[in-house]
Amino acid sequence: MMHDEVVSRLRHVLTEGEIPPGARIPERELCASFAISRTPLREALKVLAAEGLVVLLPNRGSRAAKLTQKDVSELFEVCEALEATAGELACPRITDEQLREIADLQANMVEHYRAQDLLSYYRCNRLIHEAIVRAADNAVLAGFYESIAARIRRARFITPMSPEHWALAIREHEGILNALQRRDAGGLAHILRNHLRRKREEVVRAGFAEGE
Amino acid sequence: MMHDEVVSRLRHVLTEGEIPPGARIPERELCASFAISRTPLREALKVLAAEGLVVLLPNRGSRAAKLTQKDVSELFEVCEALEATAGELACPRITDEQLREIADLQANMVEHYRAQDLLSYYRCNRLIHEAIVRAADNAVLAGFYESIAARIRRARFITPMSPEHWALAIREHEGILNALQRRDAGGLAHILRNHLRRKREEVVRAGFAEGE
DNA sequence: AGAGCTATTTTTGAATGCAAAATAGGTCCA
DNA sequence: TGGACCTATTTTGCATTCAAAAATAGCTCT
Repeated sequence: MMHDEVVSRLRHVLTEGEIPPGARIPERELCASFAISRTPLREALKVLAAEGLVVLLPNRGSRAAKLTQKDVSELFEVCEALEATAGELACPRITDEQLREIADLQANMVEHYRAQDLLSYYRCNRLIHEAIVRAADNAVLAGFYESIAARIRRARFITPMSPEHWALAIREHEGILNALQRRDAGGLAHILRNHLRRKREEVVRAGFAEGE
Repeated sequence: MMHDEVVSRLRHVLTEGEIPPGARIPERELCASFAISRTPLREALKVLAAEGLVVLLPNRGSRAAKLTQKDVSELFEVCEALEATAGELACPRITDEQLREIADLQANMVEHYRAQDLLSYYRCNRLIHEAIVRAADNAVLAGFYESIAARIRRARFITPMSPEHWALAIREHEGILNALQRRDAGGLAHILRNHLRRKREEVVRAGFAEGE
């Protein structure tokens, strides 16, 4: 198995659930489940520790990182900056193909909203944000975004939304698509910033934090 | 030796010179010079590869990463966003102590400018930018900034400056300090963005790129 | 019975060993 | 002479092993 594959499989295990934040990372079991020895697994652990997904306790193993309130704030602050920048850069660079893709996702997302299907809604939502970042055509930005997104995914996509917030989010997304279509970089950055700021406030207000 | 220490020593070797971009990383020699075995060194290599400082060629070893023109553009684009964000966040958060520190660094920097001592100038310059990021009090932002700064350092602080650019940079830095003192977040973000954009144009124009 | 101490097991971090891949070197033939 | 092919050496990636640290269990003594 390729090194990067171990990293992404481990990242998946940590972000999409099977090991909750704060839990001990069972080196032994993971080695068995990935059918590799401890050496490559430990290499992946160090990489994810550098990313902030794992905390290494010297001589006492590694645990899935927990997000504190401060972590959530910091991650959202940076995420805001990155998404706004992505929007600005995407406006002059986005292709018609990519624009169509986002419009389709948006239509889909509205369908899911009508059906009150939160999970599918979030999936579309996430794909739209990722598509905008991709359209910015900046690999460094995309890498940072991916890293941040992995860490706040839980907080971002698990915090429940009030009906009003949901309706507002939908309107904001219409504004996002509109600004992209008009290639209004400044406007898009502004909307994205507000969109994320609102989400942060919502998450912080919900008191989302995984402990100390 | 601690794991993090190996990573930062290796990062130092890669950024402050002894292994030029594109060069093969001599695993053996580094093991000897750090007095460790290959296992911890390879862990550090993977971490730095994830950061973009090292490229791993499967079955063919690792090399110090080279910056292409595209890399330089991307790094500056993100650096711009991060520094502007740092400035915005720093305005309401910076302490008087930190403000004094930056004012001192600024005075120092102007001295070095007067003496036309480029190296000392760059050192102060770097310390000022780092101090602003620190004042933003956001560890995630600081981590990303450090990672970008490490990759771009050569391009940023080695590209020669024309007398006009240097004079302009000094004026811009006066504006930066002024905006900080007035706690003018929007103004500071604006100045920082322009400051970095100018630097990027300068570096790109100088054709700084380390190859493919 | 329970607190505290020691012995044993388990776990961690790093060195070593090993098989596979890549590289270098040399030989043979056109 | 030049180039294709084959072998020897080095290098790489990973599994294994080993020593030290931590956790656990089993004592002793009050």
